[in-house]
Amino acid sequence: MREKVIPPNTAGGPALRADARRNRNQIIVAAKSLFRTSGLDVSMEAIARTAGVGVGTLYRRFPDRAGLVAAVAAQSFRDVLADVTEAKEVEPSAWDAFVRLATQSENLRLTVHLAFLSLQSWRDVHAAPESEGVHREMMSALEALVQDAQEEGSIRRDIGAGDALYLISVVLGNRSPGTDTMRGMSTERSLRLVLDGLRAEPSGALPGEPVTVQELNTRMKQGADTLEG
Amino acid sequence: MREKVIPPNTAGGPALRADARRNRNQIIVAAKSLFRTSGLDVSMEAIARTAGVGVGTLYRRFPDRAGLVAAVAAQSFRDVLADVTEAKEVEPSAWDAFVRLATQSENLRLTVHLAFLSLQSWRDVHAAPESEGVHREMMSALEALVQDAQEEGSIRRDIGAGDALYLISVVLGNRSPGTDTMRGMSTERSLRLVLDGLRAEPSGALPGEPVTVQELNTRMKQGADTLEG
Amino acid sequence: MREKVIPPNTAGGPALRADARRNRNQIIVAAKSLFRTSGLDVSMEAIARTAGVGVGTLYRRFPDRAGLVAAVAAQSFRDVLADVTEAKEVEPSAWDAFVRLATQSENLRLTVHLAFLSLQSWRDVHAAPESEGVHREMMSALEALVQDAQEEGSIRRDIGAGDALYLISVVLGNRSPGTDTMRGMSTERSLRLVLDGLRAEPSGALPGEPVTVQELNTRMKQGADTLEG
Amino acid sequence: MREKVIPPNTAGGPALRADARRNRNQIIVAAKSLFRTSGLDVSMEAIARTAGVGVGTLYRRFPDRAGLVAAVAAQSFRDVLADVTEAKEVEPSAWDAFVRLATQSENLRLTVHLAFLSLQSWRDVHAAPESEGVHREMMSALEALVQDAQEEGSIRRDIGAGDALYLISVVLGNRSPGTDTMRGMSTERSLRLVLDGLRAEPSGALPGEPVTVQELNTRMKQGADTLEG
DNA sequence: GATGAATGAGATTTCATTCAT
DNA sequence: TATGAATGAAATCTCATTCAT
Repeated sequence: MREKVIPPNTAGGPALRADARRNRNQIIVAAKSLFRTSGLDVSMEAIARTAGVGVGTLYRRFPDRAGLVAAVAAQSFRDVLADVTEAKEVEPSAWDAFVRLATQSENLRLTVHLAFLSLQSWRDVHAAPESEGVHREMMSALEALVQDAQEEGSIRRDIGAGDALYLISVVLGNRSPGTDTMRGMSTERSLRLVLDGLRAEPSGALPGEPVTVQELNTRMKQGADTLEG
Repeated sequence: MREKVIPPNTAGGPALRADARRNRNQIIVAAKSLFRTSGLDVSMEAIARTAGVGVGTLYRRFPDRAGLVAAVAAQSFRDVLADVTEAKEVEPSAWDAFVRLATQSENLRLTVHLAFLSLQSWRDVHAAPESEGVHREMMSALEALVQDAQEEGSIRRDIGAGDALYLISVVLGNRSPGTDTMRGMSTERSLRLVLDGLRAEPSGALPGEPVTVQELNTRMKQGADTLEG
Repeated sequence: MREKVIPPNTAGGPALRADARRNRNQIIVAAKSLFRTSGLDVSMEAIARTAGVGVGTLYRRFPDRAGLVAAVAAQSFRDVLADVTEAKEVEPSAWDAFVRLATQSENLRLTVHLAFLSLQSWRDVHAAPESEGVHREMMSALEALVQDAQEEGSIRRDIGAGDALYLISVVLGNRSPGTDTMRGMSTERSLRLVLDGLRAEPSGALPGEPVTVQELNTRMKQGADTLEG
Repeated sequence: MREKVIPPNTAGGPALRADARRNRNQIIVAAKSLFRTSGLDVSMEAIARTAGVGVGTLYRRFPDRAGLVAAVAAQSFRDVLADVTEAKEVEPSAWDAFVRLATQSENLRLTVHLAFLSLQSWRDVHAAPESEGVHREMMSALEALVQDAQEEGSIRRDIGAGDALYLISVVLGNRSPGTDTMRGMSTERSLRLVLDGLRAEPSGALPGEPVTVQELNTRMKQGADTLEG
């Protein structure tokens, strides 16, 4: 799915010089990448290093950590918005679009962390007007998508969009030990189970094999072994 | 459900003096409480302060942070085991016992963090023989419960206990902003939806009212406001 | 050589109860042993544990760490005094007695640390009247021994007892990496070389084989490997 | 003798900025100075304070205490190497060069601590490639010097360079109470005695006056008084 | 404007010493 | 009296943020 970084000149400051804009984008890309792979608590140094700039530059572009998080979030929300649009264009039904989004949008995975799963980042997002606005937009789009699916009869009517999004979030957002290993397995299976729970009519077979507790433990161990030695 | 701290004389060291045991318990209780409310990365100072002891005391009782986490986990696992037993005694079917456990065991909420949702704590748990053992016991009991439910025909047969536990875990384990506020609402509704997804036969009505996105936001805000100021 | 712990009732306090005296002695023995094997900075806990008593008991017997060090030193000085007496009785000349003392008195090895090689312990010794006195005694005995050797013509006359003792001390006191391994080798060879330097007439052959730099490094490594891992 | 801090660009990292290099040097100088006066276990805080920087700066320049020790050691070894070279240039014989080194190189005094008299620092030195290399170089140079002296007939042939260096080390390395005060006296006299012991042919008169035990005590007291108050 | 050096508060852990049982 | 539990200051190290080059 798309991963463009759009110049955020909505905020109205003076246009950035070309190199400054390039740096800004590199930082956001680096932060997104690290947030995804290592969680939200990577150090500012690490982000700057990954972006190929100095910390000073990072702080020149973003007032503080909260500001950076907000900017990354705003970007992430925009990406999700684009993914929603794309999904609706590409898929035949609202349900299919919803499923596509839930199962295939990497952007959504990061977004749920930034918007739902961390108190700190939620605060950061809502302290910055820029991310606040696009957050609202994204939520509306998601809500509309759910409601469309309800109207076409594919999502049960006794739930709200909030229920659906919340549920999808916690499943997507989980970064438990072994998540990386499990991605193609447990998370996908879980998602399917959850989507089944959301459906008006139960679906058919699940992907993959049943996961035993033994299996679960093995994956944990693998995850933990990659922690640092 | 039960929340006793049992004198841990299983380990075989000499019996602790009365005051020491009291402190040890206070520390575990404090740690459990802070782990629940603020996550696993509260400072040792904060735990000691909450327990009403000095850091030195904390370190006398537990060799290091890992040791404390392991001890809290062992306790937590024992509590879950007790809850499983109780649920099986009290409820008429394995399914009902499973539901009771998932929806009403506060112990299970903390446990999933310690056993599933943090690489670090998973390591800590498995580095300490005491917690390792009880972890295995607990997992077996949970697996048996799921399998019983499958045999009585209430949980779909195409999933493993690992799938079920994983899914319950991520829903329970979620500590998103406002989780505390939402406890009686979103999490419970989500759990119901998830349980529905696990069922062989879809159940009936959900508890509570549909949750809108608007509602979700409001709750987030409330949650964030309790963060620290 | 002798290693008795004599009841120190010279200080004049009320006689200790039998068990108290036993404890006191055990503590001193334990401290001496640990000081020898692990250096002067072992923890009070470790000393108490080795002595088989609680820290409380240790502090009841000795006002603080300085007090303990002073007591151990006093004991150690007394032991050296006894060794001097014995050496003079047993050996045919003052020189032989001096050599015997330097090469065979374990007590002297510890003593030089307490009396010469640690600022802190020197202070501790001289802050306590008890150890001060016996320190003076010991020094006199050593000085007399050196002077006797000078008078019998075996130690050069252009040095003072201070020179001789100082030199022996630094060689004996050295606890460099690999010292334990080297004890029978380097330290003994060094002592012989030093004794040669002190003699009026050079002596004959050295014990052992010449030590190369390569050899030195190997021993260091062995020493370091026993440090903790 | 020389005491320059050479820009360590041998390691190959990007050249440090002027201020950073200045700070790096100040830190090394401060550490050397404190190591000399207070031993190897001064706190990082104290070193930073003495260098006039914050702890953070110290840790930015050196990964940890071991890294700092290794860097100081490398510097110290280089200084000794320079002193060896200088001594060989200036003095007419290998023996004279050896004596000059032993008696006049302040660098050698610190070096023996770092290379011989502390297990911990020995480890630190050998864990860092930079210090490891120069350590080897220095040892070779010292060994060669001793062997040259043996070949010219001034050092007895029944000892190895290891014996000679070890012996010199313990005498030089001694930081007993009053060492600073005694420098020009006891240590120098001791060194002469030791050097005499190493010689093929005994030398003539010793410098200074014989040191009595009384004198020794006085100096100890002076040393201890400078400990901290 | 970009860089990365410097800062210092805070986290974990140890240990001499005091105090309750 | 003996015990060992409790204390808290100090040491090492990390990281968000500021500032000199």
